[in-house]
Amino acid sequence: MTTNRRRAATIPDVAREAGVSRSTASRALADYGSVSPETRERVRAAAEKLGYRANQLARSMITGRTHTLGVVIADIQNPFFAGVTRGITDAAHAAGYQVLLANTDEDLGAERAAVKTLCDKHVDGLVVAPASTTEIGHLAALVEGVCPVVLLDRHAPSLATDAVTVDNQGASEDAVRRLIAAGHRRIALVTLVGSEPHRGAEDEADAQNGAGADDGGGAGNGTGPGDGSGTGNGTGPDGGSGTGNGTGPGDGSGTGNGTGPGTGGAPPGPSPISTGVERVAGYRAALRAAGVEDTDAYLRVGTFHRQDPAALTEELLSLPEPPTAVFATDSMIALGVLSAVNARGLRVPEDISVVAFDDAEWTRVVRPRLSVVAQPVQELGAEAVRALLTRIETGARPPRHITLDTTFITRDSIAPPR
Amino acid sequence: MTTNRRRAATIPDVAREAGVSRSTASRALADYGSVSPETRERVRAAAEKLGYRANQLARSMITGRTHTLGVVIADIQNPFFAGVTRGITDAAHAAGYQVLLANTDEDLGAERAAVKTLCDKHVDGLVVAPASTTEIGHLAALVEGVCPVVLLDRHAPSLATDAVTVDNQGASEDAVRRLIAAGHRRIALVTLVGSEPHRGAEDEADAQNGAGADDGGGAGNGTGPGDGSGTGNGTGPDGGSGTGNGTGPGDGSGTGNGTGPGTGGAPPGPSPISTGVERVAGYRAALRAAGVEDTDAYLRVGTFHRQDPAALTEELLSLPEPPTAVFATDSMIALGVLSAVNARGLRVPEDISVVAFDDAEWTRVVRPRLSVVAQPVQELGAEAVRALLTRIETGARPPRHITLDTTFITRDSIAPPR
DNA sequence: GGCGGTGCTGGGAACGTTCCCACCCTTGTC
DNA sequence: GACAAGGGTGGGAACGTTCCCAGCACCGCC
Repeated sequence: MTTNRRRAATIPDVAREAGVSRSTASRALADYGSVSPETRERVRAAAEKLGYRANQLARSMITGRTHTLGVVIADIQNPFFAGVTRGITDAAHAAGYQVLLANTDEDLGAERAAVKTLCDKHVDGLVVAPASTTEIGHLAALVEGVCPVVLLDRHAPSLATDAVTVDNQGASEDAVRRLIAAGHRRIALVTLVGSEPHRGAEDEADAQNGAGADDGGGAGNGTGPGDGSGTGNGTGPDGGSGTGNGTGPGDGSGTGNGTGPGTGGAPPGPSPISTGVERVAGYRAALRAAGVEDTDAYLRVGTFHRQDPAALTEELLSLPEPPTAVFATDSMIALGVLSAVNARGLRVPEDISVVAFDDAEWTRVVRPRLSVVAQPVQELGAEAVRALLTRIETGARPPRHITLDTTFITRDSIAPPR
Repeated sequence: MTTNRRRAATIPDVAREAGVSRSTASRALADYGSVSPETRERVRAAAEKLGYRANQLARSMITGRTHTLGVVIADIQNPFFAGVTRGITDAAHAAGYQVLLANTDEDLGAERAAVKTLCDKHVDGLVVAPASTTEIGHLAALVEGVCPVVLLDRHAPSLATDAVTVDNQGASEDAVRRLIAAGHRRIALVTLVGSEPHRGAEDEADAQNGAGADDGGGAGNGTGPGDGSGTGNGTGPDGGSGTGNGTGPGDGSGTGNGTGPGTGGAPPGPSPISTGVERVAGYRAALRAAGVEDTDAYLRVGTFHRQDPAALTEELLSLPEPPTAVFATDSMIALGVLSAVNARGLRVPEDISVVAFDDAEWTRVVRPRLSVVAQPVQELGAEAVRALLTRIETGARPPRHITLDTTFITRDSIAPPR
């Protein structure tokens, strides 16, 4: 009766109903310019009567603002990213923004595609957890004034934009130091890096050439499913530059032991994630400070969706001198670690101590309760949105790196080694 | 050099560069109509040279398609919804659609607002896990041809649209039957419902009137933090219709014991979620079949973000005759149940058996490993998108209700009662 | 009484794309 | 050779909004 079902009411409809021009109707509804109180009321009534709802597409065409943010993360099923995303959406909605979501699974090609698509949709800004610290051409292009970008959880120093992270190196070093304080020396670290970067800058076609590219320069010392079988043992197409203990994310601090990507001239291989790099750096620093010489003997770097943390752990546990403690760099890895530990029939913390990044809900419920490095997940997301919105509103600005505090939560999973 | 930094290249730019008209350029790029091969190539080259990217906003204005889907769920931090969302985004991206995300925390007002905003943004379709089975006016309005809606995880029979769910009642009945088979009779169920529905159809202003509206008609028998203190004991403004054992979601099957919303004439109180209603129904059916008379003695229905499942469980455990088994209706509730059980120093399954909905990753790692009702989370999301896309493309159609299978995964958390 | 400011209003243009239609030229056919 | 058919092309309109500017009435002031 009141509304014509077929077509949604538009400004001209409202204007006609109220007996004014489009311009006046628009002013009355969007509340700008000057409109007499009576007219405004008349227009509002007409809009109400017709059930008028502004077409945001058309509005965006003119204003250049979509009030939409893009979020590019690895995997929403990882509780860390779920929490971060929750923080993002809450902060965004509070500010009148909507959120477009994309998962990359730490794959650079997927990340590039997602960023492109979101930009085509004209998001006002982008929150990205970049899969690589070095391969950021697709982001650099945006930062040049096209679309504001804020980095989340990970940092890319060469990118002149805001980043919101925690002090990964410090937190990692602190956690490992606690294990050392408990008497541990053989401390393992299990972490993951993204999949191989695509060779060409934009090219996405030639990424399929053989599975041999595996992890030659990555975690070199026998991360294959069967140990000693020789697979994955530094025979990749990069010439086997990975020596016996070559590790994925090199920290560039000159220990002389890590020969993986991150130090050299961008060799093919897994792309380094800043978070991983820093956590490894903190791990090494703590070990070195404790006088441990070979800081990489128990370092295991898997490839996202290619190598199972459980398998990595299993391999660690079957070493002649297995680690007495394991540090997992996120809660999903911790799950894998625990499952391998359980499968062996080992008990935590009597037989082996376990520490993890991220205070996932379940860590409080498992027996023993897991000691963890808690990150302020929601705040991380909220802070990223805050940074993004001020950048959207104020335009260019010197890049800021915001660092939030972590908290070590002591529970029951650390004990002295046997 | 090649691209002018200031303004992004548009079709007229490309047309000029290629020496053709806008129409021809548009045809060549969007690949419709007829364009000679040479012209097409010339236009493509020009577009490439200028770095042309189509403005999807403008395109959407004309075509009426945004290639964007809206997703309205309770909480992305709930692993169930995270998995569902992952399934949704994967299926959507594969079909060339993006996904706008909104959380409601089971709050009807938030749901209405989210649906409105997403529609204003002209999403092509909406996947909604409705916070209420009955309060669906905001959805009914859309189904009338404005914007296709697919219900996810929950069902609203009065809404003529597609729904993708599992057989909640059957799965629940099956799970409880397994507990009964193990010898249990005093089986508790802990679940949550959404917050109060807002009284008026569209009104959102008067929802703040006092905290006394609590759960008078809901889970009536002493769900307050301290038991026996009398709070929450059926004294709400609805006249205390909740008798001693009044329970939230009534199943309408006439046991005569549940007096909560869902049976009567839409009284004020927590809004029933179909999932909860059905799981309660299955629970009751299994108990009844086993000859248990008072099927609601151990039924506890909390309110989302208002009552902690742990507190509910704690209260159950302090009953004179505590339950010997607990059934949690999702993994987050299970977390609360386990934490209460642990706090009491009870051992699973020796002292108490525990079963839960949702095969969260951690359920395989806790000791003992949790027996669960596994839902095909990603498939649920993917199926919803599939249904939505066919509805978008083929238009009106008789509503379909797709039911996916659950799997009961037997692990170690069920044992005979003491 | 003329003039400049001010409050309110309306018309035209713009955003960047696709759609519709008319036009031209070529080709084939009777 | 006239005509129809059809591929290829270009111009105008449309989508629904906001922005810019001009115009009008009114008022106060010199």
